[in-house]
Amino acid sequence: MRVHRRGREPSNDKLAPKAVVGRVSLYLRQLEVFQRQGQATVSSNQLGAALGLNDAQVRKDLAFFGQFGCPGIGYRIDELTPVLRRILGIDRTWRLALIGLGNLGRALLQYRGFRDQGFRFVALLDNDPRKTGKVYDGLPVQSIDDLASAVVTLDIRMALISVPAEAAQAVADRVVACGIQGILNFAPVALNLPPQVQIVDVDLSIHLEHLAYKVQNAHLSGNEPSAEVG
Amino acid sequence: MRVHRRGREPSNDKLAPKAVVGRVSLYLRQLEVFQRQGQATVSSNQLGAALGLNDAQVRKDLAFFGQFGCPGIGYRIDELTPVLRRILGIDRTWRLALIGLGNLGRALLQYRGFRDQGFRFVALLDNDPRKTGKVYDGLPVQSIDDLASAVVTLDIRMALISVPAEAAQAVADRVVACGIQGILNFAPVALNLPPQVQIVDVDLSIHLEHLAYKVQNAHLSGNEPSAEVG
DNA sequence: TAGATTGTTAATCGATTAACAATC
DNA sequence: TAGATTGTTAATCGATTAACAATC
Repeated sequence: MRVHRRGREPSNDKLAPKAVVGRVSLYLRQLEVFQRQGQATVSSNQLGAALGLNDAQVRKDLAFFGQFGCPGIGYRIDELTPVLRRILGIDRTWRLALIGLGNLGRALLQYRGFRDQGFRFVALLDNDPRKTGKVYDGLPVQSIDDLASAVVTLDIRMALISVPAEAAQAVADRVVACGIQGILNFAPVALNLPPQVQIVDVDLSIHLEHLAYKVQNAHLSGNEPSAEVG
Repeated sequence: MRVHRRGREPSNDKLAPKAVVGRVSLYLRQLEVFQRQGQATVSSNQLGAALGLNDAQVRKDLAFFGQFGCPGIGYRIDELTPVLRRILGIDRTWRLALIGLGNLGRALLQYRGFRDQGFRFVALLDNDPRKTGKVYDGLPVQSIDDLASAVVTLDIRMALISVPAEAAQAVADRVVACGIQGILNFAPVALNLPPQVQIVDVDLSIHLEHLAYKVQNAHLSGNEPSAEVG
């Protein structure tokens, strides 16, 4: 008599909070760890413990997107994994442009974590004439002037920007003009973009500065550094 | 009659929230932009606008650490800049170990943003025998077995970990055993550490996944992608 | 002085956690 | 059935924003 209930999506009418989406990525990764260990199901308590999170938070995060668990059992890993991939939008291949082939850019090009999640770089762009024409990972570096045609030809929807801070806004303007929908920005500058273009900033210095802050103030965190080391 | 008041530090008895510390880094960076433009003072409104933040939030963040502004005037840039640097703990040089010299590790070694903020790599470590002995940026790559002595000799307090996920926990254990106080972790895995060791995780895949989520769900964000492009 | 802007309190908003009936 | 664990409501906690007296 009961209608098939699992997988209902109660809340697909609003964007999940940033924090929730970040944790969904963590859940997905941890789920794969449990799966490799041969587990078939996982409880919110177990998943949370592995990531240092509260069990209620795990359930609430997942409940934002639908009902995926079984009371008394937990979550079936082989069911939940593809659901989370679909939620994040990584149940398919994303074709990316990489703009800026300095040290960081080339490292991003090779970064295994991107490839494993279905992200593919299909165009490399750099305005330094010493770089254009070079081939990295089988792809030629093109001038940024070629961006517009690459976007159309190669069906590119997102771009990674790893150019110096001074160049980033100008590059972003061109990216926007090409109709690219999302930017992952590694330049340490606040980019000005129209609201329809999505942006995520990754600022490496901020993270290291935060670490310096925490180390310097470790005595305030209730975690006394051991008085005697060694 | 009034006691010198500016620079009082009302709240140096608890750790600032993560979000506040992150914004302090942004303020510092933006302050330097304004300074280069020749400005002497900046208001919370101006600073916030440049970063997409509310003016009250700017004032409240700064007030967490003390009273640094002048009513009617704003904040004097040349006074506030060193204060923020001291708050973040970057008013001095930090000596770092870099563990893992793959593509990402080598990019981090060269990353200008770290150098500019007074971070210095003084030891490079990698367990791949094809890498040990090589010299990057004037520093020889050593075996991880040499970590303990390097930490003591070179006065290293923080380490960047850019090794594959599978190796990260073992590396972290050795780092902890050496008495290092903080870890910037680029491996996509939740590390298990004693509470006195500070950690900041940087997970590049999570950021790109978040961007994919936002692009896929742009229609929910109230920022309709333009119906017609071109 | 009048205008601008701070620091801070109170109000609002959002996120996390606790608790528990429903249910496998 | 008894035990485990979900989804969800209510309670708590924390962060953001509004408002304004103090003051440069």
